[in-house]
Amino acid sequence: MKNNNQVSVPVIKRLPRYHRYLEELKNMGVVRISSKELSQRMGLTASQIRQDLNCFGGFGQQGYGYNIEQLYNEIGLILGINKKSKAIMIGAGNLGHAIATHLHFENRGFDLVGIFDNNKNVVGTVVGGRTVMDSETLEDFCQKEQPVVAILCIPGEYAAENADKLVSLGIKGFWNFTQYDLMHRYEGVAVENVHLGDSLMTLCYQINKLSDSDEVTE
Amino acid sequence: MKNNNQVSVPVIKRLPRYHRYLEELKNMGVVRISSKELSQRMGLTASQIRQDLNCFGGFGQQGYGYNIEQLYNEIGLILGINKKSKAIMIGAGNLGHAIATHLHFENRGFDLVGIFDNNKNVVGTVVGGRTVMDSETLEDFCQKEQPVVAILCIPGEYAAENADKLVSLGIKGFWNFTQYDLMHRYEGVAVENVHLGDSLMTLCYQINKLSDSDEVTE
DNA sequence: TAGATTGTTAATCGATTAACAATC
DNA sequence: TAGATTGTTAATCGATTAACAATC
Repeated sequence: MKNNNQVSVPVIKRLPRYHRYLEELKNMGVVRISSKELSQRMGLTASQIRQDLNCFGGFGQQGYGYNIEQLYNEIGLILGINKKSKAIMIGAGNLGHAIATHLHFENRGFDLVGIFDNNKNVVGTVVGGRTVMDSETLEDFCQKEQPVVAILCIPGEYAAENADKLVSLGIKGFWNFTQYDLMHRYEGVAVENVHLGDSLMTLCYQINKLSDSDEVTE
Repeated sequence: MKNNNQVSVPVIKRLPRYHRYLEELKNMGVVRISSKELSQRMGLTASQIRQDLNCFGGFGQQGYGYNIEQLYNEIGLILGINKKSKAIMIGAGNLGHAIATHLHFENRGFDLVGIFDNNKNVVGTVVGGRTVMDSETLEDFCQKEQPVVAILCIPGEYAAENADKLVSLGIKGFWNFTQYDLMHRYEGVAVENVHLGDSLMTLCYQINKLSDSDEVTE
């Protein structure tokens, strides 16, 4: 790897998508691909793909293109999905339940080692093969297991207090499903927000813009 | 509204966030705010806020700032959340279940009018107050109800065929939770992807970058 | 070797930030 | 009126695209 020092956010956000496309191609048995062909499949420019990849190193070969399996593995290494950081989930409601059962954490660099809830009716139930623990045991658990990431699936109004506590317990990153914004709150703590409500409103805008332009053209 | 003709995507993506912050301020009873103060709360520049808002009109007043309730309502209008487009959900598994019960569609411009699944064990069960219908009845339902948006909560391998069918039934937008990319597939169809796997991998990268830089500084 | 395609530098495009006159 | 803050134009910054020499 050349230099992952200051790679821009747009580049990083495209890496998982490259990874997905390469996995599909790999599974189809395709061995090599040029930046041009990949760009056509993905709806990007070939130039952008080459620029992106060359932030990390020269993985291609002139006249040949890229070896799919090699590039797939390299991007996995760049993302660090082989490391398996320990993650805990806070909140085992509908959303937490879905995420715990639906996502393949182990393919994406994480190991979900604990699920916590403060609702005594939920504590003890099994979610995605893991028994939900009482939030009161969180501190002891963190001291023992040292999880790195917390997945917040709690109502927005409890996000800040929970996050503060988790940072004090050593958490270095949040996958934040609450509508509360956590970024800019801590130094040296990674925050990945999933604001589903924002996403839905963006779709709302797009839909209404579509029907507006219909009216104009009709 | 001045001109929503060609507002850039980054601006649109920030609108729901403005809306959230303004809602919070409104609920706190704050009446007015300057772009400077809002920028500090949100971690943006005042300049950006004024630029963003002036894509749609001059909602502020020199020397005073912005009236919070008015601006909140204006942004709601720009997003079109008062329109209540009909939405259907395809797939009532864990994720669909969580989204149907967890999200306030009615506050975000949508009315979830039907949930469909092809698993006979799920059909007939009640999810978020709505009875899950058999996918076989989807076509009749669409002809009668004319939903505009489909929420895809199905495995990625069925995304393309389902989406094609839904477009033929009049669907004009997708909220796509599958890992399959739907953009660039149709003309005049809005697609909002929620790639949770990509998001998790991005977090993975950030976490590993943090620990890398620890090693360097230590 | 000839053709293909990369890696990389240069040019362009677009988004963000800064500055300031207008004005409440 | 004086102070504050907008709306808007200009300057800067960063990301994307284009071009092409290097080379497999």
